Amino acid sequence: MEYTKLVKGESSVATTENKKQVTIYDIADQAGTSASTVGAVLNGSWRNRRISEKRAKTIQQIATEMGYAPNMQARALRSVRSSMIGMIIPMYDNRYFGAIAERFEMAARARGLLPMTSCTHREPELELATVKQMLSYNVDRIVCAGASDPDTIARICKAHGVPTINLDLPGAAATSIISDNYTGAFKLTSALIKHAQAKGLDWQNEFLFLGGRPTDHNTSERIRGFRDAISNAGARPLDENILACGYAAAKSKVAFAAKLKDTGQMPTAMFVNSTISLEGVFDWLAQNDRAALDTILFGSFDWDPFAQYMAQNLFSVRQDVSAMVDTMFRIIDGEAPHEPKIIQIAPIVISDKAGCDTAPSSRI
Amino acid sequence: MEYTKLVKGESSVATTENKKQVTIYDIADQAGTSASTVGAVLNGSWRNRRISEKRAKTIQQIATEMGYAPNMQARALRSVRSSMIGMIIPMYDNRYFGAIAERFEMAARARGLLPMTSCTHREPELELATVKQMLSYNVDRIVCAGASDPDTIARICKAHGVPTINLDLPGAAATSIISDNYTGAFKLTSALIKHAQAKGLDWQNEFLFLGGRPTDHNTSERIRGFRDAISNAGARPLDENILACGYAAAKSKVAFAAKLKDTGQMPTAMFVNSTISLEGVFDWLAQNDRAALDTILFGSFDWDPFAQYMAQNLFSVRQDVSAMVDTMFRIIDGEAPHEPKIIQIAPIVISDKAGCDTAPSSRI
DNA sequence: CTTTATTGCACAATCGATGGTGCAAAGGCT
DNA sequence: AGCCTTTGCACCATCGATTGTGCAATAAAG
Repeated sequence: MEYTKLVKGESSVATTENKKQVTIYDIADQAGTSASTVGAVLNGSWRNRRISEKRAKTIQQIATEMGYAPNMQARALRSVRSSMIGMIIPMYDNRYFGAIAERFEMAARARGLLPMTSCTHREPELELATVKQMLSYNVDRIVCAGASDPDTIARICKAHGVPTINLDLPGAAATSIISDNYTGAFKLTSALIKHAQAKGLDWQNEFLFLGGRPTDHNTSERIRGFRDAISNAGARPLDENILACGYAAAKSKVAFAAKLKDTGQMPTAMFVNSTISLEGVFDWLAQNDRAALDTILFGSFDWDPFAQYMAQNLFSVRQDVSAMVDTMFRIIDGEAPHEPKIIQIAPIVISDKAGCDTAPSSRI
Repeated sequence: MEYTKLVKGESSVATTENKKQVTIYDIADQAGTSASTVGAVLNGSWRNRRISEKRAKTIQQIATEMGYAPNMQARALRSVRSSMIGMIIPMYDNRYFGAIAERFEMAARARGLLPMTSCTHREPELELATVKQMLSYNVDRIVCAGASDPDTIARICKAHGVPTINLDLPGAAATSIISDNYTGAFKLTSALIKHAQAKGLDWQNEFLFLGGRPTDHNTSERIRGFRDAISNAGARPLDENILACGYAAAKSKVAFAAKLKDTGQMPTAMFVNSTISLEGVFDWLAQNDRAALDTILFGSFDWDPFAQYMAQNLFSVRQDVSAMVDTMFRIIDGEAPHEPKIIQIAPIVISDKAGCDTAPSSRI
């Protein structure tokens, strides 16, 4: 083994462990070549640079022996690409967003990207601050999942030359992959109505819609589907039964309680817009009227295993997270076109217990 | 405005937006000073470097006008510190880990650190690969939450000069912050026994422990607490009733079904080790014996709002995530000593419905 | 056996921020 | 006024990888 040009970091005996970090210069020293050759070999561009196969092999072996790992900071600084992909997401307090985060991370890793997810609590300022922070790390791309103001984010990212893509909630400034909220809501509502009719219940006047933000696209589409399904069943949707009070359990609990106080009777059926809002309803009922837990017909837009198992009178819409994330990455990969701007993925309506079969997580 | 020394990137008119990125050189051009002065001002070290207050003010203002944000890659490359903190965590499919991730991110951001969380599915190889990836980005520290093999990770990180800290599951090679699993399990089991006794049920022979990995510290401690509580109540804990079959819902479902087939009768009470395992049990019961959902006495180590609201016969242990994460960061901040190696945080036992008051998420 | 083309690689600039060092100007002191 | 100290800042090397360029050595062509 030759020891030529020991210019940098004389550490010719890299202990694999404990040395500060093996660099291409260390390897170059060992291999008796230049750092640029080593760099080219180790980042895969060596064929373009006409490095001989033999030398490449040697260098790769030395790199392995020395336990080389590229310094991504240096790479990112020079090449501007960081191999990091960021995602902002509202919360991890429900299965839907949890599944999004998990699948996002897996898909990112499968592509050699370092996923950086961060929950931003549906607060626009926090979303923006987080995005800016990610930008200063030169993330290659940012995914806005359920973002309050995706267009402002898209604009800022574009100014930095960083592409964005929206998930769950759409924006006008970037491609968006969302659920087909209208159809999902329509089907869910129709299933509830059908069930109520089969049971001979009077559903027309006491059918609530609860939860969500009236300003967000998903909620407004779900309300539209809800109303249309009611109309379609020959009834008239009532404005006063639509309570888009925000998502938080505390808020839906208050709104639900107020509505009950107002009307003086339990609803026949309820379309609850998110499992978080459903939490508020169940909380109130568990404390005040447990019997109603078994009599009210629930429809939940979003799925939760416990809610599903426990309530026999609960229908759910389960958004197809796998399809959403896969579709998104196909676009990111460039395999699918960026048009149309909004891609809707059909969610799964679980309106009988057969749906439970798909429920349990299969992880350890 | 003076235009002196327009050496680099002649972009004297930075449009705040759309320019590739404002650097200290751009600001230096505008301010007519050197880049090192700008750098010192903007990273706060300017007093040590004897930059005049007046010049600092000027530079700060120009920086604000130009929308400067430091290139963290460059900073990290030079200073080795990246201001990133990584965390690996098993999954986002339950409230416990979701809460950990969320609070971790908040606490990290509050300290100006960029949180990078990544779920690694309880797979040691994936944990290791993820950690190595984080290391190549020079993260300042790594948190191992619920890691299968925290000691190997700690060793590798130490070799890179990166400190680690364990959360949820302890290791020997780094400080660990975990729940007091033994006491939690003891109390939960005792509460179940007391309840069974009050109801005059025969609990001694048909009291199951289900879920978890027998090899992990938490599970073994919970089993110990479970056994001691039974002994303490004057009975004999039965080995054949302890089914540490893994956490996954699918696994607990199978184990539960097999046990039923074996004994031919429903258990009186069950200690279920994680909400994920509880899912498997509920899944089986929902399909095969709904009535048992209301008769079996459940104890769940970990809390889930829906499980809590729906089952009147469910006691839970809710781990004190806030305290755990806060304690961890106090150690990271250096405010608390790194000793003792294992810090146990008391979890909260919810054995009556009063506990529900704390349940709903208060977010939007 | 030249001449041209190709192969195989080394050199050096560069990305943006940090921090050691040096030096002129201003201020203090006798 | 002359000397010393302090102030205020500029210069430059550096972190590790990427990439344009140049130049020997070898191969191919005539």
